[in-house]
Amino acid sequence: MAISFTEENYLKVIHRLSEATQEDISTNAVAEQMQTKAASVTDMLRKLADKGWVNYQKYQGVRLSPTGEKIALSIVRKHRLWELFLVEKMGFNWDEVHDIAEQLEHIESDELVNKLDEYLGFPKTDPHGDPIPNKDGILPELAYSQLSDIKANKTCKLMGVAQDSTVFLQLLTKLNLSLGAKLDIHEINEFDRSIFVSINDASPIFISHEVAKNILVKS
Amino acid sequence: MAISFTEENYLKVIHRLSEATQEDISTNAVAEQMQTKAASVTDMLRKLADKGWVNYQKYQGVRLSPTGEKIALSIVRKHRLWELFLVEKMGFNWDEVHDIAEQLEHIESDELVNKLDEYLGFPKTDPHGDPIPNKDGILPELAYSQLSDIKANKTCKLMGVAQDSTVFLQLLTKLNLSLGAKLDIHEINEFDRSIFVSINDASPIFISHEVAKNILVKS
DNA sequence: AATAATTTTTAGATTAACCTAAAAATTTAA
DNA sequence: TTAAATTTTTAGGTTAATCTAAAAATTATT
Repeated sequence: MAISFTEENYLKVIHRLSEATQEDISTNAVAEQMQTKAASVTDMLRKLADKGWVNYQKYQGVRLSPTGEKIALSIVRKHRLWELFLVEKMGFNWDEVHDIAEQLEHIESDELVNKLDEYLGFPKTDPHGDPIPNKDGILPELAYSQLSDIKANKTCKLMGVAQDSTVFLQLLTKLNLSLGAKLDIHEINEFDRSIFVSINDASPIFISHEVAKNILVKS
Repeated sequence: MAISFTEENYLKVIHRLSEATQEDISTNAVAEQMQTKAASVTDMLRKLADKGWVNYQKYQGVRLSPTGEKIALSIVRKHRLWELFLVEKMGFNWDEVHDIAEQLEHIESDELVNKLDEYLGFPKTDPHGDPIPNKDGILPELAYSQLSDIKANKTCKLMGVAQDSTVFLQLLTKLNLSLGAKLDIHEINEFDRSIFVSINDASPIFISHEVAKNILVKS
């Protein structure tokens, strides 16, 4: 069945929100992510349900159906492969590729996606450390922790980010934080949960809880 | 000013039609290329004229304005660079890339286009021998002839095609005709203007005038 | 448990891109 | 140079995706 860019974006957003919770996703949550109004979301959810891509009962929130999940994963796969292409082959920085990949993820050609995958050497993760679903939509398990969950006096390594917005990535770049960086946690402040941490053995600095939540690390 | 995919496609089609003639382009000609109805074209031409991208007076046909020409050339540039990328880097055949490039040509990022250009080594022509406009929208002059204009007993080399539809390119492939092929013209039949020609010194075969018109050669 | 606050849906419009059918303009031909 | 044929435009509708404002349902609070 034919799918529009807009429908693809809705499925992608519902997928993203579903990763963070087992609960049904609320109309308002989708509206916020889609930067649109709740009324518009209601219309679209009914349409997506008609097409069999989501399970939706009014006032009860929404979940992806198995078909919807498959579509969402194929978009995520394309997004992440293109991001890696842009960084590895085109020479972009990791904080410059999100918007371009948002466009490229809608290009429709299974053959192209698979050739791109091969060209990049069947990578497991994108430039932000996020796992790339394979041809069959299976996500490699990476199982990283959030920096905000690590205890004081531990050492860990930056493996990815939970968010790839330009502002966030540029902040990390300013802090000299990139994939693979070594992090020594000196102290966690009870007051605001900020973390006093040294990056690659430099003199320690403060990182807010907000930022730490979006940094994925391996112990 | 923001531009939609549809508007881009109209400008591209008007550009293509304008290459073949000095005359203004008729509503019907645009409709045929866009696979739509004349009434829809009239609506769109008025809109494009409002935006300053075409010069259009009703019943008088349409021409691109300088701004419209610039936009059209940037789309052509993207289309041809992506086609070359698909063939050179992704391993597609020249008859498989048109539809994917039709999608990729709408990706909006000057930086990406210029990096792609560089990655491909600032190529002058795409996989069909068509010239690629440079960053400033200037088309390298190639000045090839149509095979249908070559006289009998001459030898020439296939430098490009005037059309990149899948059916046409697959026909050429069947005839063992690809970029660089050597063509010896034995005879031109007065009756149907078909050409008796040998390809890369193989035994000569017949090529219709229709096909010969779409083959570009250098003497 | 009743009321208040919030969330979600419905109702009714809007815009872009298209359509069909009919009218108007232009071109061709008698 | 009129009439016929063709092309183009106008008029009025449709669909997808959005909006605002108001109604309905759900959730939270006293």
